[in-house]
Amino acid sequence: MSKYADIAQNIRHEIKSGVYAPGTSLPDQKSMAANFHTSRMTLQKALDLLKTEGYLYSQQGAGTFVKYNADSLVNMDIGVDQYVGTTELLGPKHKVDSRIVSFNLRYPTEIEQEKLALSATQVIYDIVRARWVDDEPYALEYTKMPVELIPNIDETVLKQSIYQYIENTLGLQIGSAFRRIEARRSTLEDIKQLNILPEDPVLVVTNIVYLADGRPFEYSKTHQRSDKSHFSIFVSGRTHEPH
Amino acid sequence: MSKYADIAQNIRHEIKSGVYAPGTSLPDQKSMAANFHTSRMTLQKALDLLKTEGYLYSQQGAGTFVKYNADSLVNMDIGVDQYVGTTELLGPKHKVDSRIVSFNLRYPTEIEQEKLALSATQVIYDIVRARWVDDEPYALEYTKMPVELIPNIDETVLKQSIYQYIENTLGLQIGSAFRRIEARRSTLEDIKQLNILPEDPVLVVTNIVYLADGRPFEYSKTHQRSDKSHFSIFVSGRTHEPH
DNA sequence: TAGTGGTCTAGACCACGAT
DNA sequence: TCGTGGTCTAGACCACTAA
Repeated sequence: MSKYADIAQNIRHEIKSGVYAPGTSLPDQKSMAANFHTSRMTLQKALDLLKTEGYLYSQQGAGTFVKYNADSLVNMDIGVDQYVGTTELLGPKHKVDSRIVSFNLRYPTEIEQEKLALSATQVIYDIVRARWVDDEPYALEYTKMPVELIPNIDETVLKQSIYQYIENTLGLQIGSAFRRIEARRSTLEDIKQLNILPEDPVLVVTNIVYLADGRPFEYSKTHQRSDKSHFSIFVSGRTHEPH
Repeated sequence: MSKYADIAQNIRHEIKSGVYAPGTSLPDQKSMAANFHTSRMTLQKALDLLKTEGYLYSQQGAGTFVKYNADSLVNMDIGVDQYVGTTELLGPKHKVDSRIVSFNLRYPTEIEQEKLALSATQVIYDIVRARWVDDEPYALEYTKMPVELIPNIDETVLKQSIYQYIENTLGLQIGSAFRRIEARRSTLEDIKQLNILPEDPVLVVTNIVYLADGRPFEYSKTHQRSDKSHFSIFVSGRTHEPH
């Protein structure tokens, strides 16, 4: 743990435990740095962290303040790690399993070539899985991945988590993700697999997921039951007051 | 413009114009700092910016690399400023107007008290507006705001942008926002106001928007036509390889 | 072992807000 | 004018990767 992360942890704790109440200002950087036995530069890096996390904001010339909604952040289950697969998102409290609807190898369509940065003859997996949570259908996943980048996928892997296979077995690092979320009427396949009524809509999430070095490895569409799923995001604004 | 932002701008341009191709590594920090006539610390701050923006990633001991998807970032219209109101999001190319469906003052319900951090007797605005874009209905907005924080709202303001009124007239700074996105069957009011069919779903977006100091000032639900709207987000992963 | 990025320091100067 | 936070510097040391 680096020193500034340590200091940030400390201040975070002080905010949560009420030492610094929302809306009040922190001591000035110079004396805080002295308290933590560090330079002002290091302290500032710690404060920067807390600003991007949404706990603090500062105003040049006036001071550094605790945001009024700092304590409500504690109750939010959102992080940068939102890209993790369904398995990890739901946690160990629930029983999650995947039923493979179909699993094929084929050449990519033009759209798939574009999204996955492939040529016309680089083979992809075309996977359709129904995700069940606590013995109820939850989502229908249409996943496309390049074979070259993610080799040796078989039914055993599909029944577990593909993400864990990529990180642990292949040793690749998952990076950022691009997502598009929309509401759609359910298709016949949705009605059948998700056990819903024709008038129930689905939440369609289109994902393009990249490795840490930026190579795309997954292009997927997930049809989620609208009564069982939603998306939450926290959009953090500017950390400084604009001048 | 601070020096490190300047340098970042420079590097960003070099990536976009192909000087540094995706997947290749940048020169080492020491020589880059020399090229830009600056210290390594300042250069590092510039690189940090580009990392959080998703252009670069670095690996301790190995180098700093351009992400493979760096160039596709150029085509994405997503920024931190996603919280801005509908008016600003659509830009000046489109004709946007609001039709006031109802406008009342009342005491908040328990949920509204919680979301807006109010007591039971602090009056709120209860505003229902239909948003039209290019003479077609686009969304139905149910907005609640505390009168105390955002005073003097009248029909003139409602016809324009509430956000512009808050930032320009009241001089308050808008900060972060919390959003929940889900798919729902359309209500009778949706069908009437949005001119859709009963089987068309709507995308329901629940917003809690905070000022820069963290005080919540808006709790709203927006019912958007599913054929005209979607949500895009870019989830950036770790900027360093984990050790 | 050489070279890379990550962290930390002590001090300087600037921009801004409050007074 | 004073005190605040923001930026910048030059140099030190550490952690890690690759050879």
